[in-house]
Amino acid sequence: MKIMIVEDDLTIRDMVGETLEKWGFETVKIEEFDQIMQVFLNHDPHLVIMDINLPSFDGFYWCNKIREISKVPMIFLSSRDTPMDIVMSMNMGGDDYIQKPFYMDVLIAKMNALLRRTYSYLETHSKTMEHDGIVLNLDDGEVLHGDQKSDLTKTEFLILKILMQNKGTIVNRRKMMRSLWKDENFVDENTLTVNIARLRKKLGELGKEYFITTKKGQGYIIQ
Amino acid sequence: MKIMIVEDDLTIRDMVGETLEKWGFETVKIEEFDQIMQVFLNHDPHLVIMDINLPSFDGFYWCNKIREISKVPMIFLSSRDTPMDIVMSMNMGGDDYIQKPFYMDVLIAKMNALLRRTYSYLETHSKTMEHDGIVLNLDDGEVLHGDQKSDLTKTEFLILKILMQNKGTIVNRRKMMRSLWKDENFVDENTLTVNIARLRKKLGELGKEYFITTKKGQGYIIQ
DNA sequence: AGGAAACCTTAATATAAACTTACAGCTTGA
DNA sequence: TCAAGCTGTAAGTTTATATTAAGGTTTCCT
Repeated sequence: MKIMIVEDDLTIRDMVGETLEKWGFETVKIEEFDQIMQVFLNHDPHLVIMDINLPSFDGFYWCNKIREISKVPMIFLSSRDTPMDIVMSMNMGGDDYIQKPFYMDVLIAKMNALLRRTYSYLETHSKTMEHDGIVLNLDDGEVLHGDQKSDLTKTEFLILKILMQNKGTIVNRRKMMRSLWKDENFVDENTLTVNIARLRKKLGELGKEYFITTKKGQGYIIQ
Repeated sequence: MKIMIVEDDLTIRDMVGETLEKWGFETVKIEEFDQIMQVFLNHDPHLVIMDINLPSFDGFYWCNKIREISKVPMIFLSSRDTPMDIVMSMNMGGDDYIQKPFYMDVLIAKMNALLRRTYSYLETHSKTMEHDGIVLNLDDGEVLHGDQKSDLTKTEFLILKILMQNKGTIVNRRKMMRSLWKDENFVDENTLTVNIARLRKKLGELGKEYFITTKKGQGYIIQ
């Protein structure tokens, strides 16, 4: 996700930019405030962080200019603190308003919420677990390895999920069975073995034959 | 626009409700806090205002419950004031956070911004959903594929809409039934199967026989 | 090394989830 | 008021997946 930062205070600009990059965002920082529109058009960012107090024209002005051509999500920053400033920001076409000084955690959280709302399709691609090249998609019950994929059944999926949640520690068979079937008394010991085997076979087809290790007498583990 | 208000403080509830109505919103106020889900399902509001401190379960809990079946815009209210509360609210699936006491102007402005962002399709007149060549018209319940079309019944339409809204993720049968019939206890399990079959038949006639995939034991999915 | 417990493999069988088809009660509108 | 279409129910069938069973390995301990 590409974020455009429009902020004239160098300290804040750098701090915000750095933190966002640490979080995996791509950033575009404005340094020449008369070229905001060019930069916006060239980079086509997914979200804009806009300070209100700027040299020459203010943030509202630029928001207006941008809104003429785009519905990009926009969060205003400002040290002003009257309700009128918030109301203004929203009415000018902004999506949120954060008062300075602010916590970066809050900015990130608000950005994520807004991005989720705007680009909701991205949400579905984010609920996954990963380990050593194997990606387990929690939404559609698929495992991926590189460009290969395989469908898991309900039980296989649960087993893999439990093992990945506990990666690095041994999960013993009894515990596993209790999670899978609640009353372990009524299902055969061997049922788990067979399910593990099926899961291993599918992982093997993805080239990860030894993803799950047996610890004899103790249980299974993903290392 | 219909707004659901979940707030146990009677003074605030009435004040908010009155003001919203003065602004032309339709309001639904929760009075029995164990019936939030029923009310939500029955009214299907466009936005939810959610207090965090509630009797028995808190606002985060109900947010989670609602998020299992809906992406409705949600604004949290709370008198707590640490940055962590804001971050929590966003991470739980909220869109915004307003600290009490607040100005009604601010609430209204934030609501409007969020509604504008969420329902922007209303402005652009593109009341359709599209995926993989299938276009669902939200106005008249028609599906299009290329130059072919087919009329859907109410139930078929809802099923397809729910699946398309959640494309890429498995929607389990129970959740589906809860959305379709509110009180799942009174309709047969098989009714859903039959409706899915009828919908599939129509999609099949448009040449999209395998648009909806069954994940046995898990639910249905559009990939 | 030898034996036993723990685990694996394969294939047959059972089971419950989902599908199909047919039908009857309702609505709706001509 | 009667036909047409929507909707849910029922009964019987299919099918994906879980389970059982039987015989084969591996591992580890004495």
